Amino acid sequence: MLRAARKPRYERQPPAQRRQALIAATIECLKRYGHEGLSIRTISAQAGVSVGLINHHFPNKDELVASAYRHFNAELIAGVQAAVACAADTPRARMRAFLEASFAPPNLDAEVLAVWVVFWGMYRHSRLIERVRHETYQAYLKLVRGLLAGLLEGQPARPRGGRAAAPDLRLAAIGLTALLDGLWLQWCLEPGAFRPAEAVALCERWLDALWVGGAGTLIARGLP
Amino acid sequence: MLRAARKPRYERQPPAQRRQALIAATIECLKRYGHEGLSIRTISAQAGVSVGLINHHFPNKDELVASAYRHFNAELIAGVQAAVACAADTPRARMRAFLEASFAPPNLDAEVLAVWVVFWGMYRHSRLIERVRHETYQAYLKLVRGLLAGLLEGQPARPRGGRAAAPDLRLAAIGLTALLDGLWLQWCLEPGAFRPAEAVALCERWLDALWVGGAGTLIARGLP
DNA sequence: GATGTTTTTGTACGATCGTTCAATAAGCTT
DNA sequence: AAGCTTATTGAACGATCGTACAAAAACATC
Repeated sequence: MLRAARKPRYERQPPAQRRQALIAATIECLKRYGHEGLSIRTISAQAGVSVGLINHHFPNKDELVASAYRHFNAELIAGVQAAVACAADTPRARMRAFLEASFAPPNLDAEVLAVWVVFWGMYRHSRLIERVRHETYQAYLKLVRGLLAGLLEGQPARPRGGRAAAPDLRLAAIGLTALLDGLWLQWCLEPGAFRPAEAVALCERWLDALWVGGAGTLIARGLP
Repeated sequence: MLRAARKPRYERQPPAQRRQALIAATIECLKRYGHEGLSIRTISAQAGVSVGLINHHFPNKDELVASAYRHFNAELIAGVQAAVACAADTPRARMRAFLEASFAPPNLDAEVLAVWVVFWGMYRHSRLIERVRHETYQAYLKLVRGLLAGLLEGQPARPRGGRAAAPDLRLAAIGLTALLDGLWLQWCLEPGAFRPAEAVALCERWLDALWVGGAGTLIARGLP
């Protein structure tokens, strides 16, 4: 028997690292194949492991997907937060950096939309996914609110136009995220319709308009 | 042999009617079960027919889904268009009717979102679905543009603020649909975050702001 | 009532799904 | 080098998927 240097058939890896690799494979499959890529066999093939391994590191498919959801969101959020941190330390510059990061890769990508769509499609039928969706949404809203709050504080009440009501932070955040998400969604579905810079400009115009009779006056006007 | 009045085991129906029933069953299944409801067996059970019948009226599943997509979109569009037609014949009133119909049932419904999400999840992997998506999107954009155009014509150039640029119709339509879709999506995912009336008000404020340094000036400002 | 057309049924097929589990082997400890 | 732990494999299971197709039956026509 030759003592040839047999190369091992596979490499054992520490659980944390393997889990991370499986999560990455899950996201990659979602990007490429959408909902159809969300199968144990497709994912394990992408990760280069056998079908049985996934259930050794995750109790079931739902938990794997939920982990992928969390990781995917965390990475995107971290990306825009890094962009914000690099910006000049004025509320305006920070907001602009946030907007520009939102309308640039890796965020602005049809493949990213494909991933989100699959996650959205699951939230009503899996309590675990719904919880993750809620958590990530709150984190996102908090980020937007923080940027908006900075803008609101920095801007003093306008001396000119009489009693210009200060914009309502809650409604302003809702409107900005809506405009942001709507533009992002629209661009991913129909990339030719407008340029990312136009989306940023639309958002900034919307922010400017906050003080010209701010969104806060909505409430005071007496809604039903 | 008794000549008892045997009731027939099933009723034959004209193809057009049966097709319609199958489409309705498809949409109902999507509302209830999301992506998992999109199976031949689930749909045929919902419609009260056998599994084989679907392939007698539709060449394959994709065609059934595409037909359901078209029907679903046509019904929603028709709903808001009817609301617009009932409004007073001023651009402002028509736009308001459109917004209010957009933020009210049957449009504003988490089940409706569930249906859309499934359709969105398929557009990248089925050319047929992608075509339907593109068609329906164009129809929607045309509707929004028509309402916006009416608003733009009616409003003369503002005499006060110097050379107030007329808003750019293309960008305005993009922004309005984005704000609309974004708010709609946000409400469906988190119904407690704000009231439909607040969404309508946010859209109207956005429209007002068009003339206070309109979106058209974006281009003139020299974007990259 | 017999005949013909075509809607409808229900079984069958091959493929794929998520999960289980006994067997295997990699790599650290002794 | 032997032993131990456990990451990893891969076959197997039952369920469900979309589609095909021959048989059945409803209904119009003669």
